[in-house]
This record gives sequence, C-alpha cells and structure tokens, in this order.
Amino acid sequence: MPRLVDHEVRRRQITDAARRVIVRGGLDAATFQAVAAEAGMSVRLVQYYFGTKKEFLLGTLDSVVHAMAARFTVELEGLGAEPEPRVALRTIGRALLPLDDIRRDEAKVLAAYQAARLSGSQSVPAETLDPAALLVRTAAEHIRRVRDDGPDTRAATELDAELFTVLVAGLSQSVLSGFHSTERAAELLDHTVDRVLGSGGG
Amino acid sequence: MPRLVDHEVRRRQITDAARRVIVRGGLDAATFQAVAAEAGMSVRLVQYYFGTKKEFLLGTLDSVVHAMAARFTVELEGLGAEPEPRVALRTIGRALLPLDDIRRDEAKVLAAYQAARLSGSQSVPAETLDPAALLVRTAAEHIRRVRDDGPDTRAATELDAELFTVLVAGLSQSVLSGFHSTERAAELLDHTVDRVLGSGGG
DNA sequence: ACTTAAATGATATGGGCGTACCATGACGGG
DNA sequence: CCCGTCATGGTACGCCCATATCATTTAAGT
Repeated sequence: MPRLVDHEVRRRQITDAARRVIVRGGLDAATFQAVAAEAGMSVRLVQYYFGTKKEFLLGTLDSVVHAMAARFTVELEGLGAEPEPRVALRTIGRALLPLDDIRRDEAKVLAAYQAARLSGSQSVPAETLDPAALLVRTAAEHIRRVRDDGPDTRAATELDAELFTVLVAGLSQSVLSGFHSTERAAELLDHTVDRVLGSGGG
Repeated sequence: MPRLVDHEVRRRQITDAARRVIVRGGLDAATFQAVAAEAGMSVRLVQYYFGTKKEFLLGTLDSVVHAMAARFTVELEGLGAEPEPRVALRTIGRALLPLDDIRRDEAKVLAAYQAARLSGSQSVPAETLDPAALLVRTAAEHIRRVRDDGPDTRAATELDAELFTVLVAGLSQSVLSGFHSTERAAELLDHTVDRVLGSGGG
C-alpha cells in the first residue's frame, strides 16, 4: 500500500479552509479553487476527498453544525445536574450567540447556509434547523422547573421556550448584521431570561 | 424623438421579474439572462435600464425596501392618531411578518440581500437595516405611552423596543425557514406584545 | 526491489456569466 | 419626408467555475 493519509484529518483541513473562505466571502466564494488555495493544496485534492461540490458543501455544513452542537453540549453539561434555571438559560443562550470570533464565524457560516436553503436550493438539508429544535426543548425543560408543572401551564411554557429560541436566533442575526453589539445582545438576552422566568424567583 | 418609453415602468417590470427570480432561486439566480427571460425581454434591455449588475441589484433591493416601508406606513397611519398600544404593536408587527404570499416573497428577497451583506459583499448597503431601526423607534413610542414616562423607565422601554424588534425579525426568519407556521408566529407575536405591555392594562 | 494501489498534480472541456460592441427598428420634429 | 436619436436585438469576448481525464509520485506489502 502507498502513502497512507488520515482522511479525517485531510477533510478537516479542507472544511476549515472552506469555513474561512465562507466567512470572508459567503457561500458563493466557496469555490473549489478558492478553498484549495486557502488550504494550500491543489484543486484536485478537494475533489478527491469530497467528490462533488454538493457533498463538499454538505461536509462543511456538517463541520459547523457539529461544532456548535458540541459547544452547546459542553456548556450544558458544565452546568451540572440541577442548575439554576436562570443561569441555565443565560448560559445556553450565550453559547449560541456570536459573542466571540469563533462563534461569530460559525454563526456566519450557518447563516450563509440557511440563506441558501431559503433560496430553493435543495442541496442544503433542513438539518440547519436542528439546533433550534434542540434549543426549544432544552429551554422548555428549564422553564418548566421554575413554574407550576400543571397541565394548563404546559402550553405557556412551550410558547415561552419558542419565544426564547426565536429571540436568540434573532439576536444572533442582529449581532452579525451589526445592528447590535455583543454587549447589548448579552444585555437583551439577560433581560429576556428575567422576563420569562419572572424577575423575582428562579 | 423616437418611440418614447416610460423608464420607470420598464424598471418596475424588470425589478418585479428580478424579485420573482430571487424568490425562486436566491440572489445567485438573479442573472441578467434569467431576469430578462422572466420579464420577457432581451438581456440587452436589462443592461440598458440598469447598466451594471451592481446597480441592477441595488435597484431591485430598493424596490423591496420601499414596498415594505410603504406597507408599514400605511398600516401605521391606518391606526389613527392615538391607537391602543397593544393594537398598534400587533399591527406593525404583523405588517412586517411574512404572513401572506406577498410579504413572504418580500421577506425572502430581503433575507437574500441581508445574507449577501453578511458575506462581505460591499455592494449591498446597510440600508437593509433601516426598517429595523424604524421599527425600534415606533415600538418604543407606543410602549412609552403605556408606562410611567419617568426618566428611569426610559432605558427599560428602549430595551423592550429592541427586544420586540429582534423578535419580529427572528419570527420572520423562523417562518421563512419553515420552523414556525404563520399562525404560530402570530400567536407568538401576540404573546410578546402582552408580555411587553403587561397582560392587564394597555 | 518490484509491484500496486493510494494520493496528488496538471490540464482540458464545456457551460454560464457579465460586459462590450455592432446593427437596426421605431418614431417625433424639422 | 426624412433624419437623428431613443430603444431594442444579436452576438462575441474573456473569465471563472465544476468536472473529467490523463499522468505522476509515493510508500506499504511481498
């Protein structure tokens, strides 16, 4: 057998380069040539490891989604078994907001794919929405712990969890677009958490 | 002078076609050829009326922004001089949410441009954010009318106005992406209005 | 050391794009 | 009536892209 290379490592090198290219110039800029140049390899190699362009874009999307999911999970487990709901909601909100360069870049890439998905291109799967659904479930779980768990409040809890999720997503977009600063976004997140859980207990 | 044509009419025909194309296939699909075919004219004509591609895309963006601003203004003036704040917030929120096909298409086009703006393309101006800023001011104005107008509540009012705006924008994205139905979005909007103004008075 | 398949490079091909250029039809003013 | 100019069509050029094909290097197993 000839020179053996860890395919996962190569693929990672390529998707990392692709993410940088997408952050700089959007999905359109993510051409084979640009990514190959960014990764310091030949165009042929990118094709060799990903085949068609669609699979390549899918692989890059996967790398971002998994990175965000991993951070989300880490933050969540760092909270321990029975975290204060107020702290929990703030923490998981902040985990998904683009408050530093790393998260900002990931959010940018994700936004690029979501925009592509809006525009009819079936090549981007609905997988992009999974983080949102997970966020709704997690938020609902923590909100529930601070309320009467009666059956009539269940609808209200679900509604608040969805509102929380929509707001986090909206804040993310707002920060990315430059409408809100990261500091202001954090303030708004905290305020929302207080609103949802009630300013007093929690 | 030869056959005279109303340039505004022609430009409108073209931007309308462009909007349809963008709704179907995103900004990338808005090529001269595709738009010309959609409008039933030759490629040359599109260039003739818009010159370069950048100006053409800018013109199409303008048409959408103006349409949304016009609807927003109409709804706002339809409320009369001193509308109930609760009604006012719901109305202006609904005016901007993609609750029917027309608003959905406009929101889709706007989202496409916002995504392009995120991706470094300087050709798309920050003008896209103007509706958000206007929404913040208008929302703050109505929220203020329902609260003590003391100087210490001003910061809270501004904060709630921004939250309201972020939520409307987030809901718009959520509906476009298929995460929320239009009905659910309307529910969430109403719930948010109640939250901001207090469920009781207003 | 020789084989063999994996890993990489170089280059060709066909298509779509924006843009520039040339040609021509239409029509109102002289 | 006819001329100059607006309006429009057709087309060619150059670029970049995704993809395919051919060629070459590399090193593990025998």
